[in-house]
This record gives sequence, structure tokens and C-alpha cells, in this order.
Amino acid sequence: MKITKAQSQENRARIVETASALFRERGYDGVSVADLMLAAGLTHGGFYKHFGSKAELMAEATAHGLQAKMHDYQGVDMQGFVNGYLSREHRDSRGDGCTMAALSGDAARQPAAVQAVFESGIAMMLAAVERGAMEAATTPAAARAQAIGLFAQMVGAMVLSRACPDDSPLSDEILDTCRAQILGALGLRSPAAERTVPKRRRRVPVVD
Amino acid sequence: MKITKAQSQENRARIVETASALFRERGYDGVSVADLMLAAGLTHGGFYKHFGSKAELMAEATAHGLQAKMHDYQGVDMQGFVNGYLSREHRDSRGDGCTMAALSGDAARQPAAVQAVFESGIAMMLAAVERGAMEAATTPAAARAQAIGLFAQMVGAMVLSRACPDDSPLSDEILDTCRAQILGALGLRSPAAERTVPKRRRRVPVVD
DNA sequence: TGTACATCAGTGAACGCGCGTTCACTGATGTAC
DNA sequence: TGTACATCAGTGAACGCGCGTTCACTGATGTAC
Repeated sequence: MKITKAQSQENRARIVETASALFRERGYDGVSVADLMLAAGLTHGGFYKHFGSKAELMAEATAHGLQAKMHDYQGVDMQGFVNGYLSREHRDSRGDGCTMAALSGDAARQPAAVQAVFESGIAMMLAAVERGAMEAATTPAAARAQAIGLFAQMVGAMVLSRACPDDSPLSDEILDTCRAQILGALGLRSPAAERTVPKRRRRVPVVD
Repeated sequence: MKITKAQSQENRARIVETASALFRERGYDGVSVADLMLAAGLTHGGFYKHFGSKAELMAEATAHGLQAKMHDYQGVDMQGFVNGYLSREHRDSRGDGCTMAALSGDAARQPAAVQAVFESGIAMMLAAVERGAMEAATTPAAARAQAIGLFAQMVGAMVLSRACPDDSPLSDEILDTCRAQILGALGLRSPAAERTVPKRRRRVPVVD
């Protein structure tokens, strides 16, 4: 029953990937070690040959999920990023989606190691959004502030829309409104149906 | 060992209030019925004299928490609301804070009854913010869109800042930046220390 | 108003169950010669 | 290149523990007369 070194590393990687998706779907506490190992095609006893504890895997799977998503976003422009992020598809497939939107709420109650992973994940994501916002911004500081504001709004919109029941009109409204608002602020357009999209109107400072 | 009707109702109310705070602090799954009843000063067996199941209490305690916070916000102006919401004190006291920021992430995995409570809570909150945004907005639709965008940003900022470890500079930066940005968008000022607060600069469309 | 008794909120032990983790065992791999 | 054997990833039963929920029991309340 011994296995090739390569096979073992493959198994380990599969456990991490499976855990990353399952944690996003069901939360850290919603996935047992036995559940996870079954989903990875192994028996639960072998888990501790790869990881010291479940908490250790939580940190590693979270880091993996954050980095994998960053990699997916390579080469995607701001318009595609915002449209994809604030889509119904993203809302309805937690296991494939953004780790921050899926697990930030849980992370606040997890060990410091998990929170440290989140912190660096947020920093990475903000740096990337900041780069995307640079063209429209006047200064680096303005680009960073805009990146933080935009990303906070995107995460908040996703979290709130997911807290609503299935087929909630409010859930859709939150996504659609935030998407239009963010694209408007970046000087971009929504490629999808032009809905009731109240753009933030520039207040005229002189007249009125 | 029988108790006055009034005493019993008081006990029930105390269970709901205690649960509301504990759920916000530790998440729905982080509070056991025994924990909760102990915190309410009772023994765990009596729980089922008041509630059919833990899930039933989850819905009721969530509704209570949402309504209690709405009541607290009565008569608070937008500036006070935004400053209080995006404060370190709010970030660091989950049990006393906004139910949406504390439990939206968990709600997505809870029974439909809990999600329905969240939906109406979000609707209530958005209606209130919408009223507060009306003065600065040009149309009702613009006020609603702004309310949704603002609130999503506030919730997202709180959730992300809480996912960071204690004493994280990034956690502070997220709160400070979003607070300044939102107050700026509403034409208000931050009363707290004027930090590295890059206000969103109005892009000049003609020159450059 | 006073007495007799049914009610039922609260108690605390007990239930079955799933959790994270441990452990003795297996047997193909990979190394030493 | 062939043989002998130590290694160790994977197995599956077992551990103690805490969970949500049930239940027989208690005894002051609140009602019926």
C-alpha cells in the first residue's frame, strides 16, 4: 500500500485543492476531515500524513485559493474583472469563486495564521486593482484609495447578495446596481443588458 | 420550580438577546445551545420550552439584532452613521455591532428562513440609507443606487478589515480610506484625525 | 377569601451522532549491498 | 542488474468529546371551586 512519491505529492495537492473549494462552499467548520478526504478520493486516516492539523490545512487551502484566483485574473482587464465578479454566476458558485467573498466572515473567527493569509491575499488583490485603476486616476494615492473603495464595494455586494434567499430580486438589484456604479466610476460600460442603471451623477457645484 | 409568566417571558427575551450577541461574536455554529443558555443564566434543557429548534432561534435572534440596530440608528445623521460604522470600535466589538457585517457570510449557508430575515433586514437598512442620501442626490433612483453602493462598500470594508489579524495596518487603512471616500461622496467631513486620506479627486475632463 | 390541584418553565442526566485526532497494521516503493 | 529489507502513504477501527435534542422529574404558579 505504499505509493510513489509523485503520487503522494499529487494526492496532497488534490487535498488542498478540494479543501479550498469545499471551504468556500460550506465554510471552514462545514467541512469535516472525513468529508474532505472522501471528496479527494482517500480515507480520512491518511490526512495526518500530510498535515499536522485541520487548522494547518485551512491556512494552506486559503492561500492556495487566493493565489489561484489571482492567477485566473492575470490578463483580464478591469471591465471583465468587475463584470465577472459582480455576476449571478459568481454569486451562485461559491466553490469556484473569490475566497474573500466566501470566507472573510469566517476568517475573523479563525486562528491568526489564517488571518495572516487573508491579510496578504487582500494586499495582493488591492495591488492588482490599484494597477487597473491607475489609468483613470490622477495620482498613485488616488488609485490606491479607489482600489480599496471599489474592492470593498464588490466584496460587500457579493456578501449581501449571497445572504438573500434564492431568486431574491434584492439580491439581483444589489449586484446590478454596484456593477453599473463601479463601471461608471471607471468610465467603462456594462456589456450586459442596460438595466435600471442609475449612474452616480456628477453634482454641479456652481449652478442650483 | 414553576416561574411567573412574566418571568418566563423575560427569560425568553434574554435568551434571544444573548443569542443575538453571541451569534454575532462567534457565528451561528460557534454557539452551542448549552453555551447560550449558560450565558443567559439558565440550564440547557429548558431551551426547548421556548424554541422548537436552534434554527428557529437563529432566525428570531437575527431579526432581533437587525431591528435593535435599526432602532439605535434612529435620529443619527449620515455623518455619524458612517463614522460610527467604519470605526475601529465597531470592527473590534462584533457582538455589539452590525448583524449584516458579522453574519452575512454565514447566512449564505443557513436555512431559507434565516436568509429571508436577512433580505428584509437589508431592505430596511437600504431604505434608511436611501432617505439619508436623498438630500445630496438628484433623483430618487440615484439616491437608491447611491445607498446600495455606499452600504455595500461599508459592509465590505468591515468584513475585510475584520478578516485581518489584530493590529494589522491594512485593516486600519481599509476602514480609514472607505470612511473618507464615502464622507467625501456625501459632501461631509471626517471629524476624526485627518489621516492619509486620499479623497477621490474629480478628474478634470478638458485640460491634460 | 381560602383550599385543592393541574399546569408547565426550569432542571440535569441521558440519547445518538459526528467531530478531530490517534494508532496498529499493510504492502509497494525505493534504497543498500 | 538482482536481492533483502527499511520506509512510510494509505487504511479503517477506535479514542474522547461536544453537539442538538429528549425526557422524567420538580415545585411554585395560577386556576377551579
